[in-house]
Amino acid sequence: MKTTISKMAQLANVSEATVSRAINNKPEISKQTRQRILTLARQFNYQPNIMAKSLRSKRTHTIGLILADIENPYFAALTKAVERKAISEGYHVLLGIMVDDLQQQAEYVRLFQTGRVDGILLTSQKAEVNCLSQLDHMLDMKRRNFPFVYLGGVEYRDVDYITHDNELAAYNLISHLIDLGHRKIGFLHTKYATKMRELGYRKALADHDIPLNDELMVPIEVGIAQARQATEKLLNRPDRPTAIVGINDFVAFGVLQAVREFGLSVPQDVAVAGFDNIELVQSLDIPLTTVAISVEKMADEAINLLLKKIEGKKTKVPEHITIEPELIIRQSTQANRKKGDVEPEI
Amino acid sequence: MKTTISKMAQLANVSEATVSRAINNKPEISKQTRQRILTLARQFNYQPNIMAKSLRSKRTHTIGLILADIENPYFAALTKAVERKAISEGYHVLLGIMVDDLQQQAEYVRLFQTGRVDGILLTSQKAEVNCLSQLDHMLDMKRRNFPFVYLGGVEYRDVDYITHDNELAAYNLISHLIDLGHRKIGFLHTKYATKMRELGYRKALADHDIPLNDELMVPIEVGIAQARQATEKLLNRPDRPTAIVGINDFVAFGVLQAVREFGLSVPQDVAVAGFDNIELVQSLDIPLTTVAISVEKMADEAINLLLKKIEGKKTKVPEHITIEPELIIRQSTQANRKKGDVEPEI
DNA sequence: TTGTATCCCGTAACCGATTACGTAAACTTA
DNA sequence: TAAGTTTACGTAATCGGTTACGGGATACAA
Repeated sequence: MKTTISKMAQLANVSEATVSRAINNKPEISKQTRQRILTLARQFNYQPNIMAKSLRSKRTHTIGLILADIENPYFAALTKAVERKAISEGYHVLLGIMVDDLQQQAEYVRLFQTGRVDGILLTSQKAEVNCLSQLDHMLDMKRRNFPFVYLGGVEYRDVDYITHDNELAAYNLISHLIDLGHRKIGFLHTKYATKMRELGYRKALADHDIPLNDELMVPIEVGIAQARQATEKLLNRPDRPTAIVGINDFVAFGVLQAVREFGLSVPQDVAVAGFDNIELVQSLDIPLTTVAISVEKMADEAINLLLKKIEGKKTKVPEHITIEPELIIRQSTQANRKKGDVEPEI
Repeated sequence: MKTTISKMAQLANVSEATVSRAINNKPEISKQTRQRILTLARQFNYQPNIMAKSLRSKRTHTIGLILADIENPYFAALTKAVERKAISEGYHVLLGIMVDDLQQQAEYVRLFQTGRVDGILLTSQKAEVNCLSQLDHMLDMKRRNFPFVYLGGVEYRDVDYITHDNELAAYNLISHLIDLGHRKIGFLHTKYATKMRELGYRKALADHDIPLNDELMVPIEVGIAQARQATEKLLNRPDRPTAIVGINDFVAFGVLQAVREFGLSVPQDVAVAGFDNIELVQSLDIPLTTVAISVEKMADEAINLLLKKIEGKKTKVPEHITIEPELIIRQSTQANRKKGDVEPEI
């Protein structure tokens, strides 16, 4: 038989209210009584029933995390960071993983709103394909005043979101390559998402007076195999690029492989870089240059903002927080001079 | 104002009990009344409060998933499979991610048992380092009759678990290599975990009358860099192995890199293989031979068993379910004959 | 001495559902 | 037609907590 508050009350010879006060650190109780009750609680392993607690107090101390794709290491890392931060704030994480489409996202939003969670963290990836539908759920939550924060690459003016400066990230990365002397820079990107990274690419070229060559910007499906294929095509061009950037580290990894299969060396013949700084690319024989965005910072900001909304301190205007990107230069763009590698030709 | 059951009762001009009967498909209600209530429910977007429901019925329809390391792609895939299966059975997944030690696992077990979840799925990895402590939590849950299932590589006789036949997996993989003519097979493994794979390695050699060479079994920390280092040492031996197996695909990936850095080719000079069949290794320029264990099957079996226990149909004796491994032969051990590659010397 | 503020605690309503039990009406059966 | 059964629904208890409210005891000020 589980120890309930009424049994505790009996044991301590006080009312249930007093037990509640002792457990929850309320001030209206004497030191001695609290100590006595806490000791008994430990002794009888009393754990207040969360459901009863939530029912009355209307707080579940749980947040919902809706993910697009947990098998993407970036999201896995984000999930971990979110869970850590949540626990440290006394919250739990209820998981929702979308597999196919946005229909599911709507379903999760509905399921989570039945008193199961205090707020929702929405992560998106494929969503941009059909952003109106996604925006719908969010506006719906906004209408019923349900706390949520969007974590994503696309900025929706009307809702609170945390994002990283994708444009600046790309700008910095491309500028780095230009500084190294590259003029023909391939860019494997996705058609719908990550528009901001594309903007950064364009802006960096423009700022350095390099004419844009549309054919170096190749839209692909995200994937190592697709990246390899696209890279091969790029390398077969007469004006072969001297640098190729993937829209994320996986794509960049595919590029890296393809370049070497082609018989060229990295970074001497072709520099390679990506985005996200997933663990894998640090451990490659040629570590990848990439742009990191701290998932810890994102998780921190996201949960801070969400808790602020949950606790009712919601700002009138949607809050938009941007995490600064961090360019991480590794061997795949800049050969290690100690080993006496050749400087990239200018 | 949210629609509650009492408001619904008012609207439909019936008692709350009748509303409950309509919503939950109970038989003691006439067809017409049910229809009328369901229509109203849709109209007023009535969503029963989960907390109230759980408080009374003592079922949260949530399971807790305690993970060792979500950044490992294998566990990410497992998490996804578990979530999918849970949703399809009408359950949600509450996430717990351990970072450091088993202290946290105990903490999660405690937190989750306060009426938050109906049962727990325990996944483990580093646990084997200190299995007694982990076993402690499990025996504790067993004592208080709390439903849980262990998903892991180590078999604990006393608790229900789902595992894959690690010994057979290794046995099949090593046998495959032996069949290809390999006699000197390196094995990069971890000191504590995956004893079963080590057993499979030994057994396969013994069954083929190949003497065991201790020096080919190298204990390492799991990681790409560590794998590269260990591989280099193996390749520098006078009796260089003709095949090297990593304890998981990440390690195998490190091996693959190191072998090629060393100037040898895969699989002609050195065959390489791993375990887990993570997505990455399928997309390499030289796809890796590996042993897959279906995370979907694991998730299915685990949740089926867990739900059986939750629903009280618990078997007297601990149930042990083993998922069969599947050897996936790819180019890293067997060169594609179409391309006219050389057969490995026998 | 009396009034009042403070401290500590108990009483009971309440959160929103489920469910055991009771019962009137309709329907069977002898 | 009387008695028993079934059907459909209402009443009220209940799950295990939180919290608004009230009141007794003590301390302190007037």
